[in-house]
Amino acid sequence: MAEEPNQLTALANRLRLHSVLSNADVDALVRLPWALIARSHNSQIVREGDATKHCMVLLKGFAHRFRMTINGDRQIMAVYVPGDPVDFDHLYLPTADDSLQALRDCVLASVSQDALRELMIKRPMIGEAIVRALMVDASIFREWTLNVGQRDARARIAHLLCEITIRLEAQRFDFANTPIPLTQDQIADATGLTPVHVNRTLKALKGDGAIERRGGLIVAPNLDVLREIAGFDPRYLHLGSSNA
Amino acid sequence: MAEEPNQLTALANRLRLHSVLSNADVDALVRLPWALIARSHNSQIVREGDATKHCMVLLKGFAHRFRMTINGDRQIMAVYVPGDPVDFDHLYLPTADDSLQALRDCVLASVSQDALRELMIKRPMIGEAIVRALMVDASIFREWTLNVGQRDARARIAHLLCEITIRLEAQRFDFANTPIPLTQDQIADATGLTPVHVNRTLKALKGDGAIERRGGLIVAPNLDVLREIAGFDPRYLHLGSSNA
DNA sequence: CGCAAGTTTGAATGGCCTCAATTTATGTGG
DNA sequence: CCACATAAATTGAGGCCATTCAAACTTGCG
Repeated sequence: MAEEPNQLTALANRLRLHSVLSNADVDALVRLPWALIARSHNSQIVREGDATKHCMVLLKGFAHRFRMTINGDRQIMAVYVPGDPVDFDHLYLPTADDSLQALRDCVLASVSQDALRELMIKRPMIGEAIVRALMVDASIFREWTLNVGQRDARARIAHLLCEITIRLEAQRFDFANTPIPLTQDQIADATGLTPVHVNRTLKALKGDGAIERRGGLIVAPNLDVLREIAGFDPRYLHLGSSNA
Repeated sequence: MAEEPNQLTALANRLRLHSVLSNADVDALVRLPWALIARSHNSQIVREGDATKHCMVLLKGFAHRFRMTINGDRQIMAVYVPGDPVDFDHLYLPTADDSLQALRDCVLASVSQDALRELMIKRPMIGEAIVRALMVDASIFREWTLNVGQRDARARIAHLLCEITIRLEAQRFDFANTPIPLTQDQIADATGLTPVHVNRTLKALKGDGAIERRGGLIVAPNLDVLREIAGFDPRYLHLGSSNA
């Protein structure tokens, strides 16, 4: 690999968090035709109801997935970090049931579904790795339901921050210095709380030494405190072993 | 089909809610070796942490999927009705991250994962149908997060009842006369409310004519009222068209 | 008939929300 | 580099939805 590292390497590494891929598989994956897409802060990536012909991999920046009630209340369903496939479920559901939006300026790789499906057939291990990644996502969705349904504001916010930090760490980000890419409004919409209460709870968490503020952003350098407050059990992330 | 209808026909019909399967596909599917499993009211079907070698299809009765916090609070993640594949995600995640329990006396068909994987390779349309069903499940998980996070108790309970009723209807149950298979405690754990408040909210819903009580059980014969209260938008169920 | 499970009701408390206003970043153009 | 506009964060006061605690009632069943 003396040449310029391919952008899709990020996806390969992400898949390898949960699956074993041969070097040949990875080579085939990164040779897929892809297009770079830039999206600025807050712009839409996918809109609910869209018929999608492409799948996106987040390369830089952060994005989130959300859905709204008839009353206009927004629930954030997922926060994506670089390397994450953000809408590969559209391989199976041609109509988007959620919207995707950039949390920060983003760069994404867009891959045609046809090319992807062809590769998944030709290289079944890649197909399985992609579906496995989607199953891990589903486990995370369920944990969010538990989080919002059963934990109080303190533990709920701590759990969210904990998850994001651990996922960043898993993808080799320096979590102690990577700020959480969420505003307090967004934390509110991800946890089912109001921004006002999020603000007060964050203040309390800072008082406990669970988080710090650097230039208006939240960082979580001492994960252990946060873990304790959240009652965090990482099993749902399935990070322990490949093929689980 | 003059012979005794195979039990796995229920699974085939369920898959056909979202996917197009040829008769040859269905024939191959129902010829899978399977074993009948009976589980009585409240007994465990799968325990979190289990390494699973089989997948289950619910044939009769009702079951639910749940997870617990460290404090022992339970969140119900899904309610399953006859025909539903209840743990096919274990095809991709060898360790169960949730527990499954019978809501009522249940009959399930157990299929070995090896046999299932073999069939999915031999008949790709079946493989795709199974993964598509899992993706619809994931969409439902996300809707539950929205439900618990954004709706008040009234709409939240109405939404839960609405979903179960519509899913029963989709699988040709007589929803107007099929009682909701949940106790008030279970509704509480599915919605993130307390049993006491569920009881009071149900009383209010009955007052609105949204639900009725027959022999201690809840039935929802007039779905429209429930839909209105829930702000129910069925798109997330992907029932409109096959292959979506 | 008596236990067990589930339902129902009351009273009091509290966690989180609502409304409203102020302060602090962030960014832009002159 | 400052003035201004905009987005985000912060703080206060009051109120309500849902909770907690406790007890009584109903129903199904061995």
